[in-house]
Formats: sequence, C-alpha cells, structure tokens
Amino acid sequence: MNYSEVFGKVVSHCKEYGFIFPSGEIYDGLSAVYDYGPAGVQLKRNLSDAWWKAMTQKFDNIVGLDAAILMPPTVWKASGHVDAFNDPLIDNKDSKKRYRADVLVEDYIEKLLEKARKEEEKLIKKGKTPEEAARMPQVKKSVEKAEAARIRLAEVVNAGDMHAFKRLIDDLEIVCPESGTRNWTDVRQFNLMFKTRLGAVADEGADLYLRPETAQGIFVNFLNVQKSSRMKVPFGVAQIGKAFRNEIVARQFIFRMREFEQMEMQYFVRPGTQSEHYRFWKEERMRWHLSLGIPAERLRYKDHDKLAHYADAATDIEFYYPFGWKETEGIHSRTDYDLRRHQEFSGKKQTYFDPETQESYIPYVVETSVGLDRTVLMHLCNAYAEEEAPTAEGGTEVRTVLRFHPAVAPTYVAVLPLVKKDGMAEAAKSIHERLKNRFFSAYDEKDAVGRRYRRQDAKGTPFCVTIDTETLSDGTVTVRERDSMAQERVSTDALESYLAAKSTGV
RNA sequence: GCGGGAGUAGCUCAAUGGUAGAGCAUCAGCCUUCCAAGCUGAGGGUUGCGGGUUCGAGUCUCGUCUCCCGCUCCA
Repeated sequence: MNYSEVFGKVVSHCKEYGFIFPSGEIYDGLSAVYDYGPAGVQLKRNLSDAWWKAMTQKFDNIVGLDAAILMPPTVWKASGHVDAFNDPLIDNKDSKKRYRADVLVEDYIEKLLEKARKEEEKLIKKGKTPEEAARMPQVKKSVEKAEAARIRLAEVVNAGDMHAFKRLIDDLEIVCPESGTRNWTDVRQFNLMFKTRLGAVADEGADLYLRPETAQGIFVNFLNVQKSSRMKVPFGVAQIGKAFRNEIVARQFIFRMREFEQMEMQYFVRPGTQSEHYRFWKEERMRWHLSLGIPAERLRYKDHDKLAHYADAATDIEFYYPFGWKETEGIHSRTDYDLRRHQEFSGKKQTYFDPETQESYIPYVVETSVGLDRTVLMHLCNAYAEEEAPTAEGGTEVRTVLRFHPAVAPTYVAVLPLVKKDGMAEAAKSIHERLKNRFFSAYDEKDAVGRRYRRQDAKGTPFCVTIDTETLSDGTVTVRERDSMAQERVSTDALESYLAAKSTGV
C-alpha cells in the first residue's frame, strides 16, 4: 500500500472512528470546513498542548498570548493583507487560464503606450521635434486611448463594479495572451479575507475582517507583552488560534481549510542577529516534529527561492503527505516589516530600548508558524497502517492500527477484563477509576478480548491493561503494547508509574 | 473556476424500469480465560437534493449540491 492509497483510507477511518467529520453533513456539508469528533479533538488538543509546553514551558523567554479574532480594520491595511488578498479575477474559457483583471487592463495600457513611443521614435528619426511628434495623430490616438482606459480602470476599481470591469475588458477588445480569444468569464472579486460587520444593524457600523493569520495579534500587542512581562530582547510570544481564509480552491481534506488553526511564535530579536535565531528555530522546530515520532525521512526543509516582501529568509518544514511534499510549518525571518508598518499606521512608537547596547530600535522578528490541522493530518497519515496480525486460530488477518506517539494518542490506555465474570469486571473497573485520574483511560468489556484489542488499535490507544484470574490472586495485570502486541506483567501498584514512563520523549 | 469521475444503512458494496438487500460495524442477551470466534434478537434508508418521462424511477433524463482526480489559484 503506497502513500496515496493510504489517503482515502485515512479519510474514511477518520469518519468511522470519530476523528473528523464534514461540517454540517446532514445539510450536504460546507466545502473545506470540517468538524473534529471525540477522538480528533483529543488528538488535536494533545498536539497543541505539546506545542504550547514546548514553547512557553520549556523557554523562560517565551510567553503566551490569546488575541481576538476581530481586530481594527487598519491592522490589515498595515499588514498588507487588504491589498494582497483582494483580486478581481477573470478566466479565459478557451485557454482555461486565470488572470487578474486589473493586470490585463494594465498590460493593455502598457502596450498602447509602447506603441506610441515607437511611433514617436520613428517620427523623430524623420526629423520631427519631440513636441511635434507627440501631437501627430498616430501617437496622440494611442496615448489618448491609454489614458481613457486608465481612467475607466480607476473608476471600476474604486467602485468595485465587476460588471463594469467585464464591459471594460470587452470594450477594449482585450484578448487572452495564451489563446488569443475574447471568450471570457465574468470578472469576479476574490477576497481571501472573510468580511463581517461590527454592530448589530446591517447597514451601520464598520466593516471588519476575520483574521487571515494570527501573527498580527502578537505584533499589535508587542509593547503590552514586553512591558507587562518585563521581557528583554530576545524574547518570544506564542499563540494558538483560529484564522480564516476564503480560499478559491480548498482541497485535500483538512490540509487546506477555510477555517483553520495556527500555532505561532514570534521571536523578537536585535537587528543584525536575526540569522542566528533563524537558524536556531529552524533546527528546534524540526526537532519538535521528530520528538513526536514523525520519521526523519518524511520531513524536509524547503527554503524559499522567492521571498515575500517582508522576509529576508524563509523555509518550510515539509511533510511527505499522501498527495506529496507539502508545508506543515513555516519559519520566516520577517525583519522589522510588521512592527514598522504598525508604527507607521498607528502613529505609536514600536521601539524597544535595549539596556545592553543603550539604543532604541524596532526589533526584528523570527516567526515559527505551524498549521495545527496540518499537524493533525500529518500524524494521522503517518500513524495509519494496515498489517498482518495473528488470529486465534493460528492464521493471519489484516489489522488496522494508528501508531500515534503515546503523548498525542487520544486515549492513552484501555482497561479490559479478560472475561466479564469471576469479579474480573469489577477489578478492571476499579483500576480504570484509578487510572482516570492521571491518563485518558477507556473501559471495555464487550466482545472477546482480541476484538477489543483491535478496536483500541484502530483508535490508536498505545496500551491495553488486561485483568485476568492472576490479577485476582496476585495483583498483577498484563500490559499489551499496541505496535508490537507484546505483553508484559506488571503489578497493579506499579501500573501508574509504569505507564507514565512510556510517554516520555516530548 | 474549467474538464473528467462518483454519490444506495456508520463502512464496503448488491439490486433486467416492477416489494430496497448482503457482509462488516453498532446495541441487547447468551456463550467465551489473551489478539476481529459462535448463537439469538434489535435498531438503522424520503437511494445526496429538486424537477421531468412513465401505470411504475435507485435504475432513463434535466438541473443542482457535495466529494474525488487533473488543471488553475495559493502575501
């Protein structure tokens, strides 16, 4: 079974065992929106807890934050999202190519001006002065046409009138550079940010956006956090939260969702030192993924060739998903772009006084940003396995098992009486009651013990504790390990510490 | 968004235009001493949704929605 065959099985397994459901399924669902079921939410929470501890607990100079999803709209002007996330798009039906409508018109204008310039040059060569050449009809016509198009473009862009935009493209007789035809779809405004309104009355109040990334909540709180927690550069602010993007195409299960959760840490550093911190976090974040059992051969760095406007270095940590190598986490050296822009737009100084160097500066930022849902999917894809397992009759059968790292498995241990009689069930229940205080423990007495083992395998429970007649006489139980199916006899007194020792490695 | 494919029980799938079924799973009971055993019973469906053709539609037809694959898009 190869990786891509696994994908469909993972998706149906997720539904069958309560990890992930399509959102609002009884109403046909909503594209690219999913709900986490009982097993899925625990897996997700274990992963985010592991991340939160790896940041805020492990590092003295990283503190947490939970900023609101709604923020003043100017935040998104400052961050560049209002411009970058707003495109009028049009498709050519023949070439199937999609273009930004404003770019098409601008290219058209540019072509006209180019034509005018060439005419001008020709005329000047023929002895006209530049002033005379500019007045000649063959030049003047192109320039005027270009000017008229520019005015109309500005009008439709300002009005946000997509029908007028389409008429403009039709009127200008713009053709597709690929197919050369004018067989266009309508112009559609693609806004990757979700819009909502502040205030209960529909036509009053301000337009707001649901945040398209969580990072800005950290940037706008930079000084609040730094001053209230007496942090000195370098220090980090960690945050876990939802973000929203109106993706044009959202596919691949929970890999690209419209509503998703990010775990971000912005690390504020002295300008000039960003490279060393960038290198540190690059390695540290890879180590974290490895520590939770993701094998090294399914992880890699992918350095960015072309950098975003705000970055001076960027890399992705990619996982080999069933549909290929894809980004799970990004580590970006964001320079002082964000804080500088917020200083500019808010008029509030975003500088830090460094007591060591006795100077004030806007700190540089190294960002680690990991998709929580992608991390969940990574662990699901990595954990899913079908393998031969022995049956009671001595043959073999396929067992489906989720080999989660014990630290992230939704259920840590299942307590099973070998059979329901002779007081085994009662003994098992009391062990379960005790384990519950410390672990996510499940109790199951239905069906043969072999079947119960397989049920726990399918949910990814790493340990099963089985109570048999020996338990009643000498107080020992067997602990059955999920992956090896090996059993070990452990005294009930030592059971808790035995189980606890198995989850190390985070 | 475009092209192709698919939607029947929780899952995998049956059902010449003629009474919607099986296996697995779930639940209850019996039986069962270590890897999906067995027996008895129960629940679960407007066949994705909405029109049309027909005496009669899961089946033919049109539309629509959702999912999958490819393209496209993705600071």
